[in-house]
Amino acid sequence: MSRGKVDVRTLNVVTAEQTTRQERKQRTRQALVDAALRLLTDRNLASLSLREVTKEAGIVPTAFYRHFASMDDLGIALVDESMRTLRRMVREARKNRSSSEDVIRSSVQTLYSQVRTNEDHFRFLMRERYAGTGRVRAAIATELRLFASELAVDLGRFDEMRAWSAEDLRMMADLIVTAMLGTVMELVDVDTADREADMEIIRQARKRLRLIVIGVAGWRSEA
Amino acid sequence: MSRGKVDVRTLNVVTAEQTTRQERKQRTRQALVDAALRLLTDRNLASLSLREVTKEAGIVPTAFYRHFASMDDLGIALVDESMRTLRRMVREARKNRSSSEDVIRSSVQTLYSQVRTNEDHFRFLMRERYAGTGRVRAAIATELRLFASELAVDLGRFDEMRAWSAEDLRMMADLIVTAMLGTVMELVDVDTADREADMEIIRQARKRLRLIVIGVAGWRSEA
DNA sequence: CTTGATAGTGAACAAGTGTGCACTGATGTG
DNA sequence: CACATCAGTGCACACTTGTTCACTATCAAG
Repeated sequence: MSRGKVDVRTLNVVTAEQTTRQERKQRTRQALVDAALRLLTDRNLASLSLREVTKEAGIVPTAFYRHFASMDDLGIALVDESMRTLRRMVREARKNRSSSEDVIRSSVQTLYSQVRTNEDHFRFLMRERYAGTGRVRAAIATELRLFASELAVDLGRFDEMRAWSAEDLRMMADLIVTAMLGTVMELVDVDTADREADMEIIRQARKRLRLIVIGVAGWRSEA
Repeated sequence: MSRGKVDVRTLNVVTAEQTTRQERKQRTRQALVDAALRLLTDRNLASLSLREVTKEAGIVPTAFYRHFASMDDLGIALVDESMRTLRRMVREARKNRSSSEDVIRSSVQTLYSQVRTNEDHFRFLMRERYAGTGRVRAAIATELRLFASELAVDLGRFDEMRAWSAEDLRMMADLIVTAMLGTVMELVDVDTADREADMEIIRQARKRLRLIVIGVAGWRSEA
């Protein structure tokens, strides 16, 4: 699960054979990202110091600047990486959906397993979405908006919603994203070992989604 | 609007006549709280230093300990104060509701005006709800859970929902709280001067609430 | 009027911070 | 093979941080 601190220096020495310079640079860059993510488990990006990150990654503080201009830049990189796993999750959900007829059930299931295997990424996004400063917060906001747009397009492909207006699709997408992010936060908050609590959260998540579907349908037939 | 830095020392000297010792202690304690809130406009509690707060409040760093044992304690105090204005808002909403028949419209309106007049408190709650560390985060979570319970009781008093189960009421309350907090975050994010954007957010908030009402009603008639 | 309590002061401390600079040694290139 | 590139080093600097301690000046109570 890639937990645990691994010094890049030793790592780069051991696997030194047949690795280009670019590859190794990329590797320690990744080591910085991973180190940060590890330290951010129960802290804030703002309260994370450059020196801590480099120490955890196993390089000297000044070497940080070979990869990022500032901690803010590291933050942006973290947003990128985290959003990538979010997108991977959606692809996964699309795949699983086709093999099941209960879209809600299968989607929540993929959400659950993806969150549990990439807790760091999801936790980071949720935390910094509101707590983040300046560029990081802005980046997350932009990405999530984009993400909701994509979901809206996805929704429009369902037979039941083919005739919906763009605005209605968008509202539904926003509601779903918000609801899902809420679920993510609950999952990330809870102790990983407690399967019982997990199942309750999943149950609630399904309920919320069904409620949104019913609500939007009713809303439209009303108008 | 109580913006702006006011040195407590000068304040206490000027109004020194006829003030008990306790009163003055309370006053500088409040000065610390206010100073923190001011500094937290675009930052994190975790990234806020004791020295900054005392400087902004106009006292010497070590005097901080006469009022709080740690920055964490200050955080708890901030949660208390912020939750108090949240509750004040609900009372206000209850009052306005009785004079209007459109509950949703009047509630959103009170939410809006309360958020705009107490931005600091709401912003703090939203930020630290997820970003907060340890006790502060826990305190907010507890308070919000309690808050949702109260709302559930409130909802049960409506004629249409008198027969609902506690669980259904609770789910609806949770949904409303989540939706409202989302709206709060959007309001706090946006530039205060932009009335146009404000109105759009309010419109969306009403829409979301109506959708929840429709959804829950449909959900229940389905079961 | 005296005296004990205490809110606020100011100097000091060790520890941690971001960043500048000259360096080294392996790597890719002409 | 010689040489330039550059990821990573190590020392240095000036600052900021939380907390200690002995202190002062004022208020409340005897």
